[in-house]
Amino acid sequence: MVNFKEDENLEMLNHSCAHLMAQAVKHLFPQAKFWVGPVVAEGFYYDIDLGDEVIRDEDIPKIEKEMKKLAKEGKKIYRREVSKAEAMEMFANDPYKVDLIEDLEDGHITVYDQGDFTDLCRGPHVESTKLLKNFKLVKHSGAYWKGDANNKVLQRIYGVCFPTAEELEAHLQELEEAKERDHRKIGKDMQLFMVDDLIGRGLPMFLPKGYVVWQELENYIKAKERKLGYKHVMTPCVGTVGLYKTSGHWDHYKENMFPAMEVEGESFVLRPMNCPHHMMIYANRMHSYKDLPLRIGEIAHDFRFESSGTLKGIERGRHFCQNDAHLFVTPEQIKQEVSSVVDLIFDVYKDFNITDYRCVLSLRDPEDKVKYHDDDEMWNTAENALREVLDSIGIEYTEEIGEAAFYGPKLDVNVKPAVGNEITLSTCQLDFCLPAKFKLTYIDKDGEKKTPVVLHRAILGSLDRFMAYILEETKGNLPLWLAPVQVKVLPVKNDDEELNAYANEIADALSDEDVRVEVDNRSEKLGYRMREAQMEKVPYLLVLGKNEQEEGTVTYRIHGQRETTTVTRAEFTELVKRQIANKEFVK
RNA sequence: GCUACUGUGGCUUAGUGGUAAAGCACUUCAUUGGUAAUGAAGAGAUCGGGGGUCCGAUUCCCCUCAGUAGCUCCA
Repeated sequence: MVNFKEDENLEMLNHSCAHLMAQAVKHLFPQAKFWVGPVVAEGFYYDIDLGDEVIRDEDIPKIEKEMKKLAKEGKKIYRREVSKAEAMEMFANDPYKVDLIEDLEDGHITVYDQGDFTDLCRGPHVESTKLLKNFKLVKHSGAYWKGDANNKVLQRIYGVCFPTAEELEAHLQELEEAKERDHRKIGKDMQLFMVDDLIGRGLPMFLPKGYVVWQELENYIKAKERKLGYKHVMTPCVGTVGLYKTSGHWDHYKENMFPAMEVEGESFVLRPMNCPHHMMIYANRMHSYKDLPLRIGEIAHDFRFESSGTLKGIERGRHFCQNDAHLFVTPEQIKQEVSSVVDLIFDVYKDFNITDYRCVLSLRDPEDKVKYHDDDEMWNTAENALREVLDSIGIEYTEEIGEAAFYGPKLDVNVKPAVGNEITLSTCQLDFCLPAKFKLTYIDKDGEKKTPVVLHRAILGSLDRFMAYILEETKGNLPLWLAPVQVKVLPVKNDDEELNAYANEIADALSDEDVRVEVDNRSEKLGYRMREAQMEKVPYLLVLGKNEQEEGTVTYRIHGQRETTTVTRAEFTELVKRQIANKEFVK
């Protein structure tokens, strides 16, 4: 997928196209006032105040038409430098531009003219609107001014622009294909999960085939963790409000929690995170420095009250299962343990062939006293410690302010799903805060009580979200070890008793080796059953007829391929077992 | 939550101011087929829910629920 911000020419073209769109909108809606029109990774947008009017679907073609007309006229685009005072005068009756100009430095202000339209802009732009022919307005929506829900909703229109019609066409094609890769569509088609109004929004349910994938992920990551010395626990997904008051969630995270329930005079909440439970497990007994690091892991059910507008299949639900763990460490062990977590993340990504990700060091916003635990010294210590470790391991990352957890900074590994915004897959958080709140201690070598440091980490993030991502990356063609049905056996004829017996024998033998196998001997033609198996994305299709039965062989066909291969039963079993064990993508 | 759009049998969709159409799936019968759809018959929806306008609404209006896209990548 093209990133419009990574190509200078494309960026200039799209930025210019944003102006062209603004000009067209101004012609059709003379009352329009403009906020900002930047180039973003997916193209460009412009935020516009239309007073009481809103952009409707049917307005989009009209705006496009006006843009086409303007582009055809081919007005030259001129750059002008103006003083701050001049700029203020020019845009005096445009409060949005005034808001922008106020923050600009005198002597560095430029405006661009094209025909009857002038906009405040740093540029650069293409020399003429004539070059802006191959564009498309792709979507529109409301967007709060400055992203604050208390502000007015502006009308945002998104578009893309390319040098040639062919490139535009190819891009639009790609957008269409991305919709086909959407895990919600794949999940429905493959019968992996479902949602139902009566169950509740944001509460997906895994169907038998989807749960197979889910369980494989669970077994996979638990095995990895066991090897690294993690101990797994099981804790309830409800806790008292008092627990969350102690942890600070009640003060800093209440907005994202389901409201409390009163039972016999006590208040309980569905838990949004598992840290408090794991803290209490640590506090269950005295610890020596010799116990550390102590790694407590859990595939834990959590509930978060996500805004209805942000729900998205199994990628973001109100219930999900975190691949969570809390590592209780001494300060000296921080580096070693963070490094080990980072290694695990990339080890796992290698198994799933995940290569397109971005690391972010998420820091607090020191101005935001509501969202974050208020202790400057603690934050400085934690942020510097995490930054130092990341630098010493040598991973590349960008820093983002205001993205930290309320209790500490974190390393997030983000990926881009088929549709929509970047999501966080893995996370490793450094916490000096909660251990103190829970008064956790260990006895150090010198006999003194000390407070451990906690690393919160999730490798697969939530199993649900991870599954969503893998489905989109593979378009539902899961690697053999994850496929809900790994082998489908198709006897050529279904009323031949001997042949059926042979098919069942082979299926049973594979099943004994823990291969997930199904026999399809319905009274349908082979072509029909073959087609269905292909659409189900079953990796191996075994066709058995007289020839195979007499020779004790099987003929297989790999999903999505035409050619067939005949091998002995033993050879096939070995092949499948090897590919499952090695987590191979069948090709 | 906010803005816009959408909501028709299990799924994908057509359609209309006079109570609804098709394909797939499902059931039954026939067909026993060598690698992406065998044929026929049958059953299945009060058109998301509630209210209103109208002689009459799935179709128009209002409310509500749900789904989809987007909601700080500064001129």
